[in-house]
Amino acid sequence: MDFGKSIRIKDIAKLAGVSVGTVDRVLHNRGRVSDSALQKVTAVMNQIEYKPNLIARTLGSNKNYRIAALIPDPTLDPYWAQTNLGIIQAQKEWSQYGIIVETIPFDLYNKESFHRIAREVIDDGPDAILVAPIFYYESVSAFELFQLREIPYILFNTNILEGKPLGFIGQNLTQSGRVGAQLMNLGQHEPATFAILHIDEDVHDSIHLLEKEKGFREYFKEQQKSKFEIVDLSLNPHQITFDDQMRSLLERVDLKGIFVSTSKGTAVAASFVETYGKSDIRLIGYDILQENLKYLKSGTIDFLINQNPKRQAQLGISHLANHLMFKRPAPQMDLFPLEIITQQNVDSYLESGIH
Amino acid sequence: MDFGKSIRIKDIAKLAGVSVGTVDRVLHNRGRVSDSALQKVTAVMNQIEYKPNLIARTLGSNKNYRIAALIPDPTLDPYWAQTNLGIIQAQKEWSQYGIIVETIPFDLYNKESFHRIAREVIDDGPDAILVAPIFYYESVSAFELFQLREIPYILFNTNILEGKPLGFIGQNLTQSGRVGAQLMNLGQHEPATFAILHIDEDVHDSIHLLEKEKGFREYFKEQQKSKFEIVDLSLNPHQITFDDQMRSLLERVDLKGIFVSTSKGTAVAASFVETYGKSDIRLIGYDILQENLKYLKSGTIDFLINQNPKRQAQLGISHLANHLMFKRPAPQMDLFPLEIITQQNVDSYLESGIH
DNA sequence: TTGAAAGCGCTAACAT
DNA sequence: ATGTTAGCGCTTTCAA
Repeated sequence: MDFGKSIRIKDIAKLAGVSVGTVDRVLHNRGRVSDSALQKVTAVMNQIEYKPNLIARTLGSNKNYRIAALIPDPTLDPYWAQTNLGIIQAQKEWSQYGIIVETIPFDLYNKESFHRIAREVIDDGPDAILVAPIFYYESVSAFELFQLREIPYILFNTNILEGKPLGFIGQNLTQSGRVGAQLMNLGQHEPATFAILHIDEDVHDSIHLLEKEKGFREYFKEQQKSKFEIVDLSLNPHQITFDDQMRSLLERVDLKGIFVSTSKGTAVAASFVETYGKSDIRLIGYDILQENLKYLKSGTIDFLINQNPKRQAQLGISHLANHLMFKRPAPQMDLFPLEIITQQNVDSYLESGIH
Repeated sequence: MDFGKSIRIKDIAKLAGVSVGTVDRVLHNRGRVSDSALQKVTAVMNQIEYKPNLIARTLGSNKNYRIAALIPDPTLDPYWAQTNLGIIQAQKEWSQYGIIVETIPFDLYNKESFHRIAREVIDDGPDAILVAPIFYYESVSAFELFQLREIPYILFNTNILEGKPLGFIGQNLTQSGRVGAQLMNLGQHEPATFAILHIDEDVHDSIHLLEKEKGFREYFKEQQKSKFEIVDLSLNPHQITFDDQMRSLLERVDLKGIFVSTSKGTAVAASFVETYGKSDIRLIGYDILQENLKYLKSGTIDFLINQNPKRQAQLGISHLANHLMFKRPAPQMDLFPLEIITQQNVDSYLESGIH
């Protein structure tokens, strides 16, 4: 490649016949530059390939940025606890660059709480916001405020098309459902019934769940195996009838598999499958939570699709930090791989440090 | 956390009643410090928690490091081509920090070439080395030279316990075989025969292959399903009999699955399976190579286990760069997750930018 | 053995 | 509108 020392602002200044101050001004278009000066500098810039020394930039502009992370209370939910781990990790990673990350928890089951907390965050005036927009309407109205205050923000976990975030981090949920379906279908040669279970303690997630279901159905439709039947049970574990429904479902002799669309629901379903001793039923669910891990290791859960909440959060902070410090554009859409977790590869994930 | 500006060398100097130069000398024990000065500084150091500003350190010392990457010629093999992509990416990533990365290719099929190239690298005197130690004895002797010259090095892809590298990056191969076995076993209820295929055009890889095989066998042994039989065929595609052997293998009616231990072999096996129209045989292999991708999408290949050569290399450079610039210790063992790739999730991997 | 001071490349305040 | 200059925190050279 190109050896020889890399180009500095000073070099550009010399080549363009102006001062470093001027070059700096055009580089960051801070205005106050004459047309002629601008011409000269841009001319040089087009000739050469200038890559700013980010180390020097960081040191020189001795700034401190604050990033707020708006997420459901991590102490009340294992999924969001993982998310928070990612934020803490990012916090450590970026602290040496003078970036302070603060988690602002809201109540997962309470829209009002989100509304209130969002306003508090804005009043606190962070330099950027990472937000899990669980509640649709409340989120949209929060976005408006962010934009009014010109606070850049990134969405993760749930995508909402309203508003102008820097980007979104998450997964393709329809495709996620298709992955579930493929894993379900594998090696199933006899006529069979599969159940889709939305055990949505997390009411808010309904859009999520439906997209996964859509992908799941799509896949089977494409397979054109008419002998397959899908049973769709939307269950709420708080209903009195929940146990009965599960029992009658599990008693069906043709039931060959269950696809659960939520991470917490996965463990719930697994406990029923174990209780009724139907360990030959293929069970597919979401995420490497402590509870699920147990059933995965015992063989009750066959596959988990990993949504990687920890890294989603970590990357969200990372994108914002890069945006603030280095003016690097965040990717508009950062879709995570749909990781397939099994009894045999789960440890390799847990140990790999990516988690 | 701790707000309030962090402590600088200047602060320590003031507290200890010495100059920054002296503090710097004790910090890096460069000698030339009187006992009394040393006492004073260490006293202060024990009181406070000093965390050096790495950004400033990097800028101040203004060093340029060179890292050499010793890998098989990427133009001759798609797997190593991926590796090289990772090196190129790392190269870009770190060039702005004054780190120069250079790929030094050797001949994958020629031990002498490795021996020769390794010596050339040493004479060139890089500041650190990333090496894929394909050939056992040649590697061990190269390690000795690295250590003699005190050049830090990191191993990847293949682990060799001799020598004192900063660390190793790769996968748990036995476990990898177990993952293959589990995927093979899934939903196989009837008596069945599975074949393990070592299509080892890459002769050197034999230890690799055997470890994978070991894991694969282990898993089935644990399942205690006596009705399963494993056929182990070590095939060499250059033998005249290769076609015949494949044909007779594929003609077995009880053959339900093939596990291929190499990435290139995977595509070879897939082409045979397609040719003989045995698409109901479960085929499991390695890596998202262009060739394999085709068969994965068409459904001939059911699963790929991803060794992630690109990221292995990228991370290797990254660890070395961190070691050189920031004195950050590289992890002694960085085992990658055993990623399971299917027709339905492969795009999510390809698009995710991790690749 | 020490301290002072000149960088590293960039930013930003301050004169012109 | 432009150039000059003083930092940012640390390293490293050079006198003393």
